[in-house]
Amino acid sequence: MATSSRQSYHHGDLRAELVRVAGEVLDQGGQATLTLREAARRAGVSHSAPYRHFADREALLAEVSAQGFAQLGAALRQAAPAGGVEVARAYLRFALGHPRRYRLMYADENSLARRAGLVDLAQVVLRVFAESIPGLGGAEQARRAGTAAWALLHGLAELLLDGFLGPLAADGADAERLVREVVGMVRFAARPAAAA
Amino acid sequence: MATSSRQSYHHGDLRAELVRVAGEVLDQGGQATLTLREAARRAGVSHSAPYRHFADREALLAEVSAQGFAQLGAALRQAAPAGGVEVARAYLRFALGHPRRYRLMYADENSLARRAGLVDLAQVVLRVFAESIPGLGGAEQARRAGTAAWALLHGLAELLLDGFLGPLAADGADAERLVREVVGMVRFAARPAAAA
DNA sequence: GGTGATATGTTGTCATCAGCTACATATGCC
DNA sequence: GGCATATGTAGCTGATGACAACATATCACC
Repeated sequence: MATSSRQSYHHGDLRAELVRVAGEVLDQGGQATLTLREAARRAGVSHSAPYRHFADREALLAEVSAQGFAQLGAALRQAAPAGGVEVARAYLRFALGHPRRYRLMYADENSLARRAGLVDLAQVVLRVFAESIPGLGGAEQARRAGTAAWALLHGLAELLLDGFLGPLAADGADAERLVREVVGMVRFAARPAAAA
Repeated sequence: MATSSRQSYHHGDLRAELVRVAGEVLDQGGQATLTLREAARRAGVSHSAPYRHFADREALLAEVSAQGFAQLGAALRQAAPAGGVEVARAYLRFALGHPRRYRLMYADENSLARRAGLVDLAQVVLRVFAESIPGLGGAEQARRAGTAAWALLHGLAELLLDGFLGPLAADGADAERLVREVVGMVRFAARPAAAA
């Protein structure tokens, strides 16, 4: 909030401030409302100042995405010691708790340059999942099962956020129950077979 | 192609033509490039003509989404007699074959009005999945397992399209193999338990 | 303490877009 | 033939992304 009471010509740390307010705008209005000019307004600087720190709008979105993946990864790692079920709950808690940020992270508007960093960050997610599924053979099996778990939870999160699983399920206890039921139907088996 | 050689003042079926060219634009350049003006240009009419048929840009996107779900539903129903594995393959073939359209269908920019119709159309997908998983108890179990299958495939499709599962996997035989391996690790069991 | 290079922020500008309003033209019904 | 309605057109407004020229602060160096 030092934004409007800024005394000096220079902001101090405009880059960080832009990322911060970008997160605010995103959470409030969605990706479409996150414009560089709006971020500049909220930061209390001119409409063109953000270009000193971000090449274009995509670059700012990329930074917000990256921070999102970092937060998600941290949340999962924190939940990991408590077991796979807790990791799954932490994943969905993040997705349902920060819906717009979560959508942005997986949005395909990702330019190639933007993706490079994101893919690396996302590997943390995969690794935590792979390590959370016990009783599998080798590392390759674990990686496959981790991928399946990641896909299942990501798909569930998106379907919930889209309202495809019922209007009430997008937030709250309904979602919690639904997720428990659905995830409870799934097993991971090392021996490949013709399941669907 | 009757667009430029149009003789009469009135277009004839501008609405259908707009939806058609919108699909073209979408497949070529992604959702961001799909503007009403661009659709109008391609249809050979003035930039404001589309407003006679669509309230705004969202309405056009909604129509394209709806057609996408209809196509997907039809593809799944066609594959259903061949069993669950074929349904899964058909699902992923659609997603990887029409990536931008697929992303649009699940994009959360969906306004509430837009969603209503989409949710109904998407129920077809869920139903086909639920019916494709044999050996489960009641209808409720089937619905849960169908939801899990839908989420798994949707998540896989998105992760593939995003390039999170490897740069080569987004299209072609690599994806096919990866999907077979990952899906092969998953079982559906009627008795709920602590899986993750 | 002075001086200049560099980073950072500002003002001004342009092209493009969504959406709106007033107007023109075609079509069908009487 | 004449009129009501559906449909297409031209022009406008406000907002945005992106860029260029300019202004100011900060810091290194002497």
